[in-house]
Amino acid sequence: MDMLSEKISDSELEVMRVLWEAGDALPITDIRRSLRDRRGWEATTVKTLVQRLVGKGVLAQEKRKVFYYRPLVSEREYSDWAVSGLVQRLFRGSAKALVATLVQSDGLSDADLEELREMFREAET
Amino acid sequence: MDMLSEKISDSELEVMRVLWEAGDALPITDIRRSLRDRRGWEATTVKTLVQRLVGKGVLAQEKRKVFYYRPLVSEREYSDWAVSGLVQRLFRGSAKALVATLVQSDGLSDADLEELREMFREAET
DNA sequence: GAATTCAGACGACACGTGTAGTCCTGTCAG
DNA sequence: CTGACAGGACTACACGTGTCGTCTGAATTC
Repeated sequence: MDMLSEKISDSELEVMRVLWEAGDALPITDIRRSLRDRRGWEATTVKTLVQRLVGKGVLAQEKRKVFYYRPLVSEREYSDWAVSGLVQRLFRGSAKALVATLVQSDGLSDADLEELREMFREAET
Repeated sequence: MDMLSEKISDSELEVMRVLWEAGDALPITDIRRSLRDRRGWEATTVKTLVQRLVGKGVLAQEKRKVFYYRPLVSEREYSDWAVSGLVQRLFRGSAKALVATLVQSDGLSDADLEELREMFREAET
């Protein structure tokens, strides 16, 4: 299920986010409206991004009266992929090193730390 | 200390890595040798990357007989910056969500989990 | 039925990135 | 001293990305 041979760029990611949040296929109009509001993008800009995503195989185009677009990659799949890429590039494959960085660079609140401890306890198989 | 307004690209990162590992300023020859071995890059390719890094302000050029190059950004600073960027883009600012992803997507071995638990205990202020 | 609007196709253009070549010049080996 | 080799400056070029425009035809509005 690695439809992720091709990267999703930052702007393209915004488009995906709209679709992921919607949780359902959307016509271009809806995507445009969202992104006009959020980012001030022109209609054609959005269309281009959508096209590129279709080209990359991460969006499906469904033909109805107008095209509807549906993500072929879930946010979860994408995050996993992106994180593991980062781990490879920056931490030589050590996910542990990544977490260590986070813990030490106080990107985490005390509340976060507590919840994470909880999480680890549960992950205890 | 955010000299990181400009991104470091993947290839450029390889150059930084060489310098970071060396722990000291290096002449171009040494950087070239490393990267020829590791990546098979031509001398000019390496020079271009180094130039771009100097342009981005993350490498300093020190004039001796030949130029020596020294990182102006530590690996640590860069990792922190990159991780927090990822957290923003993919996890809406929640570092916790990132860790959760890692834990749940078994990118972590049991040994890793154990060490992380340890780490959290220590981080308990 | 004419005018407005919007989807869809296609094109555009500047900037970043990956990767490398050429040319000049100084230095080191004979 | 002369030739080889390496450093440094400049150039190149294709591809990805961010952003948008035009044109055409269908649909919707009056």
